[in-house]
Order: sequence, then C-alpha cells, then structure tokens
Amino acid sequence: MALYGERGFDNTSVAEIAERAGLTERTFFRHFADKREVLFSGAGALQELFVSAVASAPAGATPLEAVSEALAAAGAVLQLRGDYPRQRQSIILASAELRERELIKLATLAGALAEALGRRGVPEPAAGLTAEIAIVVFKTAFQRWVADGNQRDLPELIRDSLDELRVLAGRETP
Amino acid sequence: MALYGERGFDNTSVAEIAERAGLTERTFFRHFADKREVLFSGAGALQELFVSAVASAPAGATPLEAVSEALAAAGAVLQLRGDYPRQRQSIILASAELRERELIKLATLAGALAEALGRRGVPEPAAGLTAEIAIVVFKTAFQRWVADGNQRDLPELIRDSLDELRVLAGRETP
DNA sequence: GTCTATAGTCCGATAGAC
DNA sequence: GTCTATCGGACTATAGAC
Repeated sequence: MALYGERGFDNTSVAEIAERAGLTERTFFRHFADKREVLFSGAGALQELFVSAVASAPAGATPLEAVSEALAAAGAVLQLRGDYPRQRQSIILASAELRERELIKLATLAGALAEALGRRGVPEPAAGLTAEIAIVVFKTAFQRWVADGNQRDLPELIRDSLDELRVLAGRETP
Repeated sequence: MALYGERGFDNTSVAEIAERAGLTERTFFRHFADKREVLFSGAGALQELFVSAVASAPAGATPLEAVSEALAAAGAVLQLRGDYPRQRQSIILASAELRERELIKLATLAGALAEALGRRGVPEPAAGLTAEIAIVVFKTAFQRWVADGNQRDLPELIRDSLDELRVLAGRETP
C-alpha cells in the first residue's frame, strides 16, 4: 500500500514490494494470485457483510428494501475504517488495471447479492436486476462520500442515492 | 477470433495469432494496444451509436426515456450482425481477463452516456445514475438475447427489461 | 525489427509449527 | 508426520523502449 501510494501502482514492481517486505518475489505470488490482488484481498469480507445483511432483512421487505438495508449496513462498517478506503480508492482510480479489477469485484458482489435475494424467494430476473441496481447505488454513494472527504454519513448518502434512483426510474416524470 | 474460439483466449499466444495472420508479434501490437483489445476495437462505434441516439431523442423525453431510445436503437443495429455478437460473448465469458475488459468498456460507455445526458441539460447526479441504469438494462437484455439464441427481438427485450426495472425501483410494492 | 523489463508459472528443496 | 511458509532458479508471454 505504501509503495503503491508513493509511486503509483504501475510504477511499482513486485520485486520492489518483495524487497521492502523482506521476502522474495515467489513468496509474494504465494499470497496474492497477481499484483493487483493485494488491494482486493479484503473483498470477501465485505461481500459476506452484504450477503448476511440481505439475509437478515425483515421478511416483508421488498427486494430493493432488503438490499438497501444491506447497503446501509455495509456502509456503516466501511465508515469505521477511517481514511483507508479513500486512500485505497485514490490508488485504484489512478490505474486502468486496478479499475478493471475493481469492476469485476463489484460484478462478483452483484452476483452474490442476486443469489442472496434468490434465497429470499425473489425470482430471476428480478433478483439480478435488483442486485445490479444496488451496486450502482452503492458506487454512486461511495464516490460522493470520498469526494466529500468522508464528511457525510455513508449510510445516509446511500439512502439519498437510492431515493434519487427511485425518482429517475419511476414511471412519473421527475 | 478463430483462434480464440478454437483454443480459448488464455491458451492463445500473440505469437500464434501473428503467425496465422502472416505478421510478426510487433505488428500485432502496433494494431492492438494489448492482446484483449482485438475483441473490443469495435467498441468506439457502438459508443457513438449510443451517444448520437441520446442526442436525437425527443426534446420532451425524460432522461430515462432518452437513454431507452438510445438502447433500443443500438440493439436494433447489433441485431443485424447475426451470430457474431453471440460468438464474441461466449469467448469473453470464458476468460476472466476478457470479462474485466468488457466491464471497463461498459463503464466507459456509461460515462459517455452521462455526458450526452449532460448536453441535454440533465444535471449530476441524475445523469450519471441514469446512464448506469441504462447499462444495467442493456446488459440484462443482451444476456437474455444471447441465452435465447438470438430468437427474440433485442429492442423488445430492452424495453421489457426497462419495464421490469421500473417496477422494481418504483415506490410501490411490486 | 531488436532488445529488454516485468508478470506470472513450474519444479524441487528446506525449515519450522502444530 | 503432515501442513504450511519460505527460497532459488529456470522458463514463457506480454508489453514497452528504442
């Protein structure tokens, strides 16, 4: 993380990372499948957080309400990590390769959310569509949160973004 | 395309592609920035199609109606290419690297759509959110189209997916 | 077209932890 | 005694520099 922040991801070689860590290149690749994965090894935990929040949403909730709860819960936890998410995001945005990896992680997350909705009895294609909407809302709110310098409350930003999306997608003219 | 189809993207080297084309590796890289780009060199044309369709939507259209028209127009054109889109999609789905590239191309497309909406006077964050919704709808409809073996009408599938999304995102319980 | 850096794989060997 | 982490070296493919 330190090296990526100092010189940027693209200008940091695995050899340099290994040297600073006091290990060999080969050992680096034992821990991380590739150079990018360093920044995404925590993605699994976030995904579990999302999925368990969907599972524990109230029984009567609509699909979108269930994922909204998941989003807000995940947002609250993310918020506790202080400045780390912002630094990480700034590193990711600076590299095309990392942006690609970020997107595929979000797509995987959408898939997991869709499955979780499926276990709540939501059929396809509603589950998949709802999961994708959830990711769009989360991305939008997260962007605003880091752009604001983490000033505002992330769960609140998530609810605001969801409301805006509802207006835009509603049948009435906004 | 032939080699990627035969042996899969990951098992095809640039040397093999160059050999079959009667060129050297260096020449391949002069035409394509990287090995993946071969399958995405047409993305610019699709993007222009989307953007010009947004620009020429009726003046009174809501943002989502404007992008819906863009989606349906692009879908109609894509449909004319016969079996090529399905083959291409099957190659992409088989490789993690290609799925990553696909996602970043779609994100770029979303950015271009948001800009086009901006030129119609749609402010942020509505423009960005609407563009992202549009991509979700397009992805969903395209998936169904290829899953169906190109049987159904793509613009029609796009409109169906959009309607479903509207119901899911609406304020009323579906 | 040539030359080179870097990412990532494969194989085998070694040393400590439980 | 198995499991896991380390290392070393050779090797291939992608991609960038010139």
